Amino acid sequence: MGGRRPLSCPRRRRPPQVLLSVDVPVSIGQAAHGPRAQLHHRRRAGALPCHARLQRHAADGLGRLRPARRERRDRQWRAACAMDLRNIDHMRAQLMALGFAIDWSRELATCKPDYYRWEQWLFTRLFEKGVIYKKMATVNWDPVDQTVLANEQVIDGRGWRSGALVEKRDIPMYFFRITQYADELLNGLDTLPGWPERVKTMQANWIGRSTGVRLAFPLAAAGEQAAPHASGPTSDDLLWVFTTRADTLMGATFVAVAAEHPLAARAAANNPALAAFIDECKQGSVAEADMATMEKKGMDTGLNVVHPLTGEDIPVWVGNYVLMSYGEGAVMAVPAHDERDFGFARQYGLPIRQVIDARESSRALRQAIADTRKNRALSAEEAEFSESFAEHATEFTDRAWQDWYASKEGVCINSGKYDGLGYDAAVDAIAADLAALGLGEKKTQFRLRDWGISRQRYWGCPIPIVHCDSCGDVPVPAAQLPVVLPEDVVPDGAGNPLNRRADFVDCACPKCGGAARRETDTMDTFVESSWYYARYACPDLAAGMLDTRADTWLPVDQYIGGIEHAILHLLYARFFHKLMRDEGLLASDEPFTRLLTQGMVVADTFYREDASGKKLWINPGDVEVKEGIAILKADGQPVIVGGTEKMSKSKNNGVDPQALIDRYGADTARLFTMFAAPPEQSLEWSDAGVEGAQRFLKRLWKMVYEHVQGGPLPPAGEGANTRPKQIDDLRRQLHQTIQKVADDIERRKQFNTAIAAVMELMNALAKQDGDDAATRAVRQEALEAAVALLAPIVPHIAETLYAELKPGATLTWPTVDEAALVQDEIELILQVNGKLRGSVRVAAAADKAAIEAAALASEPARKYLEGRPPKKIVVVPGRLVNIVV
RNA sequence: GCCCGGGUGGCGGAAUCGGUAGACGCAGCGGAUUCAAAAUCCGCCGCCGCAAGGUGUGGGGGUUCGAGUCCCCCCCCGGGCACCA
Repeated sequence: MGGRRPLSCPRRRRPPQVLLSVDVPVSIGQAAHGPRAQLHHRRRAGALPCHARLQRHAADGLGRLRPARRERRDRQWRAACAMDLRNIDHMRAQLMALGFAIDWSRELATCKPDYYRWEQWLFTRLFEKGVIYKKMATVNWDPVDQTVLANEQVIDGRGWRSGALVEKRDIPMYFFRITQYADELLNGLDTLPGWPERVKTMQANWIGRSTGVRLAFPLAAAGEQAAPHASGPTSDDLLWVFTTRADTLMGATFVAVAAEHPLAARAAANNPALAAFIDECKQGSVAEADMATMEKKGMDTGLNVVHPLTGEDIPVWVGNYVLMSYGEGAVMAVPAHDERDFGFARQYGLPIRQVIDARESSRALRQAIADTRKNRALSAEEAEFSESFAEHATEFTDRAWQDWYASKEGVCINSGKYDGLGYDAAVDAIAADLAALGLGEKKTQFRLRDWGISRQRYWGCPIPIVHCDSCGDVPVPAAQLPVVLPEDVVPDGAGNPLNRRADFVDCACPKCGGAARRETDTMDTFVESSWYYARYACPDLAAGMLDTRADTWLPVDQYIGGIEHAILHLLYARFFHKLMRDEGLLASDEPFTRLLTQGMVVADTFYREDASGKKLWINPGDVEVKEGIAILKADGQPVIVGGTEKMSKSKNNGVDPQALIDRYGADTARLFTMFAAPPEQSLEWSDAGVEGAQRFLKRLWKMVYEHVQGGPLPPAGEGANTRPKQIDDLRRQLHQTIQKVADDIERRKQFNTAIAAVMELMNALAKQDGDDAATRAVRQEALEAAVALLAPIVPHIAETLYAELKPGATLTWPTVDEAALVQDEIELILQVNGKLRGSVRVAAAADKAAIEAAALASEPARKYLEGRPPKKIVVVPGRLVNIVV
């Protein structure tokens, strides 16, 4: 777009760049309205030009535009990519109108084969290296529609369209071995000071590194178990668990396994009731949130295992709260010291054995108990539980117990030879004893699981694998890439339509040349968005994924994206960066040096109900609200007001900034959105206030023109010695403003306060109406600075006004004049007993004694002290003085 | 359920390191200008109170000379929870 000059250009090997994660919004199903940009994208974009000379534009076609949701039965998938590209066109036009300095030559669309072929190429390399592998994984299966459902499509355990009870089903899928990079992904967070703490915390918790003990419970020989393994003890006769609390092993009173655990299946073979229970557990969604909130249920398998240290028989239960995908799919249950185990044991009457003495535990625990007691009565369960351990004279509460559990304090009791040992000593001793028996070892465990990328819903990058009966799974050779996704597919709502495309499926095996079948699963669209930032370095490269330009540009200085991506997208992008590094494609370790996570934009929702009670969502742009009643502009009839929600196409509450731009211009629209709220917060969208932004720009415009009309300025420096005090005050405020705006924008990335500071400066300037030489000189200085400070936010108007103020000059960022900041007298707040009672003026250089004297002598102090002697005087330099009596 | 945020006037928000709560803007009220309106300009504007003053940052407790900010308990809202992306 050109025309904009850099504000400043520090010498660097390359200009800093900002990468804006622009999701092209979906307009499918909104044909009547045309494509509608979602406002938060523009808001995100608005934060950019202050840092950026070059911006890159992402058009993530496969990501946002997968028409797999509610619209799919109404629309053909034909030309889906063409539609993506139309949406991208609309978005591009809008971003251009807003005046961002975006380098459009780098634009790319991830739905195009020339992009995704390199993703396929990398896939084949990683597959050969073993970084990608195939295994069975559990998905949501809709038995009526015969299709895999996304978690989002499972509502209360039923398929969203068919209403059928969803089943868990195991299918083969391809996985990225992200767990191999778990340590590096975790440790790498410490090398990212430019990332928000909360995002790093979330990622660290997600990766969830924990050290503990992996140990085995041998199956008990007795009982009615089928014992199909007649050939003596094998690994099948050991039940492995992982625990971070091996010190509580002596308190394990049962073991719980997941419904999918092989042992559960073995026990169910001749136990119909158990088989039925396992079937029940296999119903419902695979989502962790559902697993964690459902009612805890279990059933005794009838099998026993032997406690590895005591030799005691303990029962094995199937628990619906045990996750097959985490750890060993089995847990040792220590009800005395684990909340879930405790609840489970109480429900089924299983024994509870305390093995940690809380009397020896921390003061924090005692404090927690006391605090709980003080603030609320103990629940019946808590009270009962604490009584059941009365013999140890210790009160337990859910909370106290949880704190203590996590803090790993206290010593072992009722644990034989381990009695009296603290956490570390007990774990060491128990791990050593288990190791001697060959039944356990210390182990580091991650919560992070490998990344399954197979999808069965057609719209995505094809997985470049050919299945051959004689050669197995064969990666497609580089020369045969890309495997192009057919776009003329008509869906019928059941399964993956690619399966029925002979022209796609049938192919020759790249190895033996025999007849083979192409993989019809496509990749998770997160894959596309995991490396697009790198492709911007060389979007035109036809001969490879990346070339040496990648290291010229990467890592990205500043990445901007929504907070909803804090974990998955950002973790996958970091992972992909390391994969590309290890392929020799680039040299850096991390993709994004600084990260700004945007809050979301929310807006009001409106709807009407049709005869069948179905809600028809109406766009806020078509609704007028008068005196609390919302009416549809088209027919003047009322509509129902829904809640305020995240902008989404399903609720049709996306706000198109185009109307705002058309009416007020791009500068006003930008100023308004930047002023509304800091970027990290979510923003409730409302047009109210946009006139204020325009009013301010008009004032600025008028002030500049009135000043310029006053004719040329007197020579610089004239009147400098005779400046009245208020002119000095104005200059001080001016330079304080320059300082603040720079800090707000560069360090705090907070634009609303930067704008407010310039507004304050303009308010002060407007009050200074003299036209003497000194006043005019300061006015010139202040207007120049104000215009330059606003240039990142309102580039068009700033450019014009600067040309008026300084014809022919290049807009330059103002510098702070330290001398102007100096004050000889300052005002301190005066408090008496911590309450505001007035203020006192002292010399800026005054020492503590002088300040105390001035404070005591002041009128308000005398009034409030009433002759009482001060007990203490607190002086905070430059701030306040507090007299305590 | 678990992890991460958040809760401040009628509204959006400010208060950056524990130091004047409510900057800046919107809305509202009063005034100037105008034949009138719009626009513009000036002033007022948390709540209670005539005032002095009191009170106030989701609720309760605590630490401190001083708490929106730190600690404990509770409530509510949002994001994420691996197939929405």
